[in-house]
Amino acid sequence: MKTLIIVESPTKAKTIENMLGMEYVVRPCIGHVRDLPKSTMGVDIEHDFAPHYITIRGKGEVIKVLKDEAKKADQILLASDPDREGEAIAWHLQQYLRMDNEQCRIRFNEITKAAIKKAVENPQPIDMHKVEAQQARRILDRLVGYQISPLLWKKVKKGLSAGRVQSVAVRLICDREKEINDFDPEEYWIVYAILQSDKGNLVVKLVKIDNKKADLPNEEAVNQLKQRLLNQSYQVSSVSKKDRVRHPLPPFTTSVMQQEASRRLAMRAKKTMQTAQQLYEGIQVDGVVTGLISYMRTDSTRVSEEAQQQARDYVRDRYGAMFLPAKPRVYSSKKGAVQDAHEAIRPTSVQRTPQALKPYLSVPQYKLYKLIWERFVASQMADAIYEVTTIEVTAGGCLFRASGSNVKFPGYTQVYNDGKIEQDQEDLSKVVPVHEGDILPLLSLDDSQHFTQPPPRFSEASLIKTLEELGIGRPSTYAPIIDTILSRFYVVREEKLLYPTELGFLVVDLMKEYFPDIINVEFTASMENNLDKIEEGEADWVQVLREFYEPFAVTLAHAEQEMEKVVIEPEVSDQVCEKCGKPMVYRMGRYGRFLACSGFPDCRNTKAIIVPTNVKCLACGGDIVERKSRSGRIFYGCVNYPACRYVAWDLPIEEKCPLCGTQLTSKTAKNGEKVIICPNMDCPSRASQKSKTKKPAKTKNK
DNA sequence: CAGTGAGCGAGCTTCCGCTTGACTT
Repeated sequence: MKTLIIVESPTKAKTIENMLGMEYVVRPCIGHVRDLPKSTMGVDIEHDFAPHYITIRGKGEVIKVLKDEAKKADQILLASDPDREGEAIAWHLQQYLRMDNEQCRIRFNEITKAAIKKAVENPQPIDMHKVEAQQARRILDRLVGYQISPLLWKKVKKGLSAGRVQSVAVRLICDREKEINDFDPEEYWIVYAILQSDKGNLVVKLVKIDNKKADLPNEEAVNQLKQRLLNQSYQVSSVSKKDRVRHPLPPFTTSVMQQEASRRLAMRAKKTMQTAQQLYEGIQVDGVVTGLISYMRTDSTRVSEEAQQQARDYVRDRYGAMFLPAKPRVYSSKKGAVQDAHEAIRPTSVQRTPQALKPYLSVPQYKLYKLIWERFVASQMADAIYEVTTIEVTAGGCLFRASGSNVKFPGYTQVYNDGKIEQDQEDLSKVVPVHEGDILPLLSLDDSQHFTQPPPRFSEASLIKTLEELGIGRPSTYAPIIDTILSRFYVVREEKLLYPTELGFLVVDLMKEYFPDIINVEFTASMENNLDKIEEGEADWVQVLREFYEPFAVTLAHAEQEMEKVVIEPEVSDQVCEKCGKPMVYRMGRYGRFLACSGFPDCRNTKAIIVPTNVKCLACGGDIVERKSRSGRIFYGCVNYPACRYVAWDLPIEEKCPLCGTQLTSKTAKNGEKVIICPNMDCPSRASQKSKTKKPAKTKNK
């Protein structure tokens, strides 16, 4: 008797195969195996939205393996993830492999021997309601994306796209930009009183004037107030101490991991996911490949009891019982959108400390692993307790206040510092020991002018956070969404922030006018509502699609009719075509902006955009210019290329390397310091750098 | 991971979500 079990991920397949006996073969399907075709709509709208599925191009080898193993097996069990997409994957496999066993579906939420054995012994039928919900979602996205996009090609510009998720993402960025532009900064002033005490100066902030919230809109108001406050007596009206408890944060979901990796490690979402994938697939540790973290695409903070116990044991052994809460912490997911197929992101063994693994990991792997490990261990630790001291001082009908907190018990912060600790310590220094009733001499009144700030622009991380809160997108798509809106040039990234382009504004405005429902942030939530009903068997998937599509078809026809063709006038550059003398204009190509002759198609002259730098090439005296490599990375070269072949990754400075004579470059290190580097890879200064950083890491390996 | 670098481009595009490699675009 031989049983074939199909799971989604190859890593998972290996793990499970090792847990089961010889009579089981476990193979991966690597995600979906069938989908709507790429080149056509693939939905028969006239006939109840019947989908036309084909096997996904490029999946041939995977599918062949599954087919062969299926032939050899006496029983096939489908163990794709226990969520909506997973159910659909199971159904497609069942269809494709022409399986005849009704009870073919097994589900488990954690990869432990017990959970898998139990599931294997209890196969169930495929949940067709779930499959239908997925199908409705898939078809809706196809109808929207594949009908609005071509409209944009016709009316605006070829190659554009629109969709339920990406269009809302761009909208958020455009709306925020508008908010920033329309923002009216309001002036306000802050007043501090510096008081003398025998234990040092006490700085208190003005909070109330005549029992009302202090509101000082201009300098005049401040000066008036200062007149009133100068010759008053400053009396400490209260000193209170209160304990404040801070709970640890739950272990990582995908989106929170991306946010934290961005904030603390300056890692982009894509890089974070690549690195997490490496940790998940496994690293060679003493000749054995070991998966170091649980699955990295999850929306759940759930943790298996086994892992929870491990963490508790570790905390007790390593930090003592004081640091262990009486009961294990359970993190429940409040939001309805959570599909909970996977656990939270956590180390596969807390015994593998970041320090112990350091010799086996690359720098980003180590940093990310450390973040995941610490977040998880801390999530099972005791609360931190702070003592908050608040001092209130009254003078001339005004109330001043200073407060600071002191760590009484570090609890989980011993392991995971959530970034608020330093702030607390700083605040504490302001609080000097004084007593209620003390009258303190006034040293000075300080004031400072401030303006209210507009909301910040979105970063990758904050956009992902917002999308997740709105229930838009899934763990597997957060990072790719950013790529999509960047590659359409709807937005650009500068430093860490996302700025809308004119094209982004244009498309969002058109969408708002002609497809207000689709580009509404609530659209996905209402769709999810309907999908839930389909899953519960309370709604029919065809009916749900019909109710969506009938009005949508009208909207679409109206847009086809009414939308004006947008003529995008290309931006004229200050350069002149050397072939025909006409001005050059900026155009957008497959790989970004470039300069083209405005005489196109009569003159087909094009050239790359060259950004000047103000630095001279020391080899030939030409200007150093900024260019982009094929992969999009910025580098610096001499304008006289190819005659002069000087190139560097970092901005050159006008100084030569004392060792090899190559023009040096300057780079800002992570700590903000400027570092001078010789771009010549063969320069001895490079070799000494390498031996300093590389070799010790390797010798640690023994 | 570490090495990586100057084209092309202006007609056949596009959705979302599941999963890894491929070096095709």
